[in-house]
Amino acid sequence: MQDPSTALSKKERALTTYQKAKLQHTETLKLSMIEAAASILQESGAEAVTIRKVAEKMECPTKVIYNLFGSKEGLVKELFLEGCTLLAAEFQAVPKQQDLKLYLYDLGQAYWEFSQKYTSYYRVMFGGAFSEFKPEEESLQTMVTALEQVNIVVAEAMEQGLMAKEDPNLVVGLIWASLHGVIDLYLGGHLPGAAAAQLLYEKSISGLTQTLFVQAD
Amino acid sequence: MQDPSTALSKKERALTTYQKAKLQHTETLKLSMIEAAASILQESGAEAVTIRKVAEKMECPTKVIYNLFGSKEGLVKELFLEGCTLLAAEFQAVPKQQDLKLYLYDLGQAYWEFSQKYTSYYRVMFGGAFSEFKPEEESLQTMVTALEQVNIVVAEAMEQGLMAKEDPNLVVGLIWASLHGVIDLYLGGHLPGAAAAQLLYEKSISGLTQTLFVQAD
DNA sequence: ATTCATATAGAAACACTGTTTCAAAAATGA
DNA sequence: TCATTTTTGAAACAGTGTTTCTATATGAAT
Repeated sequence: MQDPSTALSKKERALTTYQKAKLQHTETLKLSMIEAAASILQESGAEAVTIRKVAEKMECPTKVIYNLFGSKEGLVKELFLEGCTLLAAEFQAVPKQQDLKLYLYDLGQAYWEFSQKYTSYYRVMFGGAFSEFKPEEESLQTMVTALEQVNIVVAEAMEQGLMAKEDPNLVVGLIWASLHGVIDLYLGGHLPGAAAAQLLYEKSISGLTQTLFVQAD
Repeated sequence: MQDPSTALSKKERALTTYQKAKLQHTETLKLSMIEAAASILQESGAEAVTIRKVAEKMECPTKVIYNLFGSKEGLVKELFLEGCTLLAAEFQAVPKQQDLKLYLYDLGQAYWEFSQKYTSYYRVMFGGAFSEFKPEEESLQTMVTALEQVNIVVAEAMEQGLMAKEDPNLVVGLIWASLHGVIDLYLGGHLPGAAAAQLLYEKSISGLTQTLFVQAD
């Protein structure tokens, strides 16, 4: 392993433009690699995402992937982060509503639709598709950001006195865990079928809003 | 293997676990094998349960496992079923209570404790530790049997008018999914810590009983 | 520009995995 | 006893993630 401090000082003394060019180059290369991995993920599922297949798709030796991401886990982490971005986009596509109860309901539906539309991503992110992968601080933070819409609704509902004031993170966790539970059991094949899963999901959201919002309809 | 002295010394040596079990019935041999796999599972986790390690522990060729279980999935299925038995035992160890609300709460706590005590089993059963494994009809039925205590409580509560009459399976699913969601997020490293997970779990049970039982305290 | 140092390329190897093959041996039935 | 299965047990096969390894190119320094 090279000494990072010396390498940095050398580069700092030398042309910064060159370093930037090279950094940009490797950065785009990384993006290409992630895109290749992502396309395999969506086309053939998580178990098809192997170092060799990604390398084959990129027509490069496997070593390059290790140079760029350190390990497979490093690449998987990027897929996790991309999944967070996709989820965040899905949430932001939900139109805001004055009725926070309905808005939360729609967000819940969006979460379900994300899990069905991007099932492979969902498995990577929350389904333990790569059992070796455990999100570290940065990944967790990105996840929290993706769930921000939910956080906002909860916070606003508390502000407006529609919801009992508690730790918002706890309430978000309550919602998240409940909905994830249904999805995970469904994806794991523990529920009798898609219809039962959807019905259960529907009931989960209803139950949650009913419990959390102080005022019933 | 043509060396006669080796063969002779083998006969002189004490019988291995595999040879002893083989002398009895195929059924006991299967049980021995499952027990070996189970001990590896509990000692070293799901990822340590490999055909070779099990074969090594049993001092037999890997082929024997394929003869007995067909594939690794066949062996994993046995671990799943054993996990169901353990969970059912855990549920049955919970003392019955007149107060169905408290009883359900205790059952919920037992589920949490199972997931913490037998984490490896839990991962195999519901955590997707062996992603290739999907429970088929028989396994699902065994799972339903393990959850029977919960089913009984829900049915009784409905009978006594403590709970709105609905499809009991749906209500059990609601409870199961909610609690599993917390456990799965926790085991997946998506919650900030054990304390947060326990608090969330506690809140989940409270919320469930509050929603499901018609009468508040 | 020429040298020196470093980092990469690209194939091959290593240590695993689940699974299958296959000659030899053992058990079984006629 | 002979013929016919079945079982053995090692080895091989096709994968996996990861690490050598040398030749080569590409960067920095004189």
